[in-house]
Amino acid sequence: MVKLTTHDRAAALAAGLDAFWQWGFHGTSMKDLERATGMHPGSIYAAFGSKRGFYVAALDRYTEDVLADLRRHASEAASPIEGLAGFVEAIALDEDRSARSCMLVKTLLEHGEGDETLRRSAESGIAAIETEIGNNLRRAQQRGEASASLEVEHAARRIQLNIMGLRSFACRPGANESVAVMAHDIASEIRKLKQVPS
Amino acid sequence: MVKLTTHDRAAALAAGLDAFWQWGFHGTSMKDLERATGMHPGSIYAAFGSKRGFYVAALDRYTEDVLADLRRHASEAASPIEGLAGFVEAIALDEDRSARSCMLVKTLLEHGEGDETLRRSAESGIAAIETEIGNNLRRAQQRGEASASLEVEHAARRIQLNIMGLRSFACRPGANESVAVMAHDIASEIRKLKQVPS
DNA sequence: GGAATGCTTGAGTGATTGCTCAAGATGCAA
DNA sequence: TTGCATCTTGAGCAATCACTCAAGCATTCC
Repeated sequence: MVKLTTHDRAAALAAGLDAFWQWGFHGTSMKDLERATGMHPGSIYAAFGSKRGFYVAALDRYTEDVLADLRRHASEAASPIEGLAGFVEAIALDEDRSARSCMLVKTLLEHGEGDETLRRSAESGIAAIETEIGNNLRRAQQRGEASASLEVEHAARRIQLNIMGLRSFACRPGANESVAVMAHDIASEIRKLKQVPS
Repeated sequence: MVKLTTHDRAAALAAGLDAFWQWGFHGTSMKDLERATGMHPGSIYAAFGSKRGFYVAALDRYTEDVLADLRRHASEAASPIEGLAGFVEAIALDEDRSARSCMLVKTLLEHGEGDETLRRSAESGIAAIETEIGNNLRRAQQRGEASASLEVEHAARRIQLNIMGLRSFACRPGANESVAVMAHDIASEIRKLKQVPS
């Protein structure tokens, strides 16, 4: 690992992530990555060790982006549950990314069997997001927004499953309109958690 | 295209599907396919034209398998909606396939941008399954099992999104227990369609 | 200015990719 | 058995793969 001086590491990661996101791990060649980052092979290997190392670094960056997005929605919304609902609704609005799957799911599916390193990397990202969703639900319980009897982990998993499905669904060619409808559906299901059972 | 005499075409497709399912399109080499099918490169090309042609044929076979499974559940269950619910619950029970994603979603995500042929092939399979789910819901309406005011296409899309999410979720390492819980959740949501609103 | 240090460069590595096709094996009709 | 047509075989094709490393370059010290 070498500190990038001439080439900005963050920009390289963003460009690499974009390439991997489009074509997948095996579908993206080093040539593609050179074109995408403007770096030469030697520099890429100096900075990231290997193609796989580059992928893992890009995937970690993706996870951090998603977590930051989630936290931003939580802090800007009127309440924790509104934050979650808004996060889901925003998926359909982001034009750049709405037609793209979740990068973590993409990784998990591409390496169904086989590459243990990449699978573990994806799984830890998914777990981190699930934890963050759970944190929001617990905060909702503390505020009295959600029922104290809500099974937080179960509900968080269910929300994540919906998001996974939504983002996969969004990859279907020409699905734009119905993605918005589905996103709204899922968001209103999340809002139902507000109602405290007697 | 050549009729396979010595090598059984159906067996070759099953073996090829299995290989592609494990390693994806780009991750599976012709060498892998030779090993998996026991065929020599010339025979594979005589039968399927190209690696991509092989993949498309295997994917079509997969779609037909899923549709047949769906119809079998529908015909064996007590009612159309029970058929759908049973189909979802069975996903968690099938030990061979429960840890594998939906092959159609896998295709869609691997070729997010780029290979138009494969994307279209996946999309048509997904559309066929969605139609079949819709047919079941319409049959439920005819029997009076579901409300006549149910928006069939919308509900079918929602169910498919849940299935996509469930099968992706199932790829997470060590998710077996919670997959069963999630499957049960989704099935009981489907059963709620039985209640006819006043 | 000269030496030392460390980043950048890209031609080149052997291995592997998807794919071809001439030669051999096989089955069938006469 | 012979002749013909078809199918099977696998060595080998050019292209591309992930990756390396010696040489060139810029910067920084004295």
